[in-house]
Amino acid sequence: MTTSPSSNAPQAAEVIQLLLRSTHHIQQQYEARLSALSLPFPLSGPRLRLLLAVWKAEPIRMNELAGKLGVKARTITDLVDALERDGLLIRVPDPMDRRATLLRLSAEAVPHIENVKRIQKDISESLLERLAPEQRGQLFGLLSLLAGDCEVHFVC
Amino acid sequence: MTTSPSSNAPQAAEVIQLLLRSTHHIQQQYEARLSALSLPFPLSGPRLRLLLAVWKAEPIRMNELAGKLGVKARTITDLVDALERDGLLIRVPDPMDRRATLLRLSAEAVPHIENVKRIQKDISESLLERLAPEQRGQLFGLLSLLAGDCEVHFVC
DNA sequence: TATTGTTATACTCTATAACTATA
DNA sequence: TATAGTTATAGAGTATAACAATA
Repeated sequence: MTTSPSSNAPQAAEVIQLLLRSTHHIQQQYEARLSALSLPFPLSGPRLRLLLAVWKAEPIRMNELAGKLGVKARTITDLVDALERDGLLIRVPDPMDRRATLLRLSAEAVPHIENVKRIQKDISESLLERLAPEQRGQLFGLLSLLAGDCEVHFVC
Repeated sequence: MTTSPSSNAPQAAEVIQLLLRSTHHIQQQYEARLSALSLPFPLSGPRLRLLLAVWKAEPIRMNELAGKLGVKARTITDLVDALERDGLLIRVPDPMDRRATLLRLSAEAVPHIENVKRIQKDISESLLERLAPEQRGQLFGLLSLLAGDCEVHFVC
């Protein structure tokens, strides 16, 4: 009496592989649609992730930002260099600690970010079109459970 | 009367962001545990993905492999160069078409792959430990629905 | 002595364009 | 003329190690 893998408990490895595969596809869609926007600057996944993290926590130290994004400080330096060159971020000395540097969004960045947030919403809606509202709630619940308490530390 | 986001329909963007964040975490765990194995060769995500795709479809043309993995042919050349240098893959001329090259796993690769499959299973179990069997089934079902029919074309 | 961010360097993954050999 | 794979080149994202300025 075999049952379909979607209604009965599948192997753990199958679930994880399906999860990785789905996300791979979603990430590709995401990046493709963001690139298609013809913004005045390139907007890759890591660049957007950094911008949104600053947007949510501004002003924020480079060091703290590295922690939130789960990358090394060295990686932040290069990304911020590029984003500052594009006029999206500003480095400000931290008055509390002269070793540290704070990051802020530039004035021009703000409307772009708001635009991107709207587009994120559209993209997300179309990616989820196959799921009914109730199923979206279920998926959200299961993913929250899966992520446990790691979710507080990272941004995406 | 507000309800918790896990029991009621959340915003689409929230669901997608949680999905991307969870997967980011899972990928990091995955790669970290694979690196910790001290195998006689490095085993990054893309390298493993390629090896498993060959393992499932062997012998397979480089061209077709590129399609399955969703990358350009040029990318395959470099990855295969490195894996061949590490003694894991073998290039074989295609008898049907002298332009084409077939890929096979080397004899030494096979036990390593089997080892990796076992480890994948362990990692997956520990990543899913918070979900009951029934919930795993639900998650699998929702992700299948989400992925639609794209899942046939890609490997992970 | 420890920490913040940078310079210097390098590796992996990915891509486009031009080329070779075959079809 | 079109396709399979390679050489040549480039760019993004990541890392380690050594160093400067400051704590």
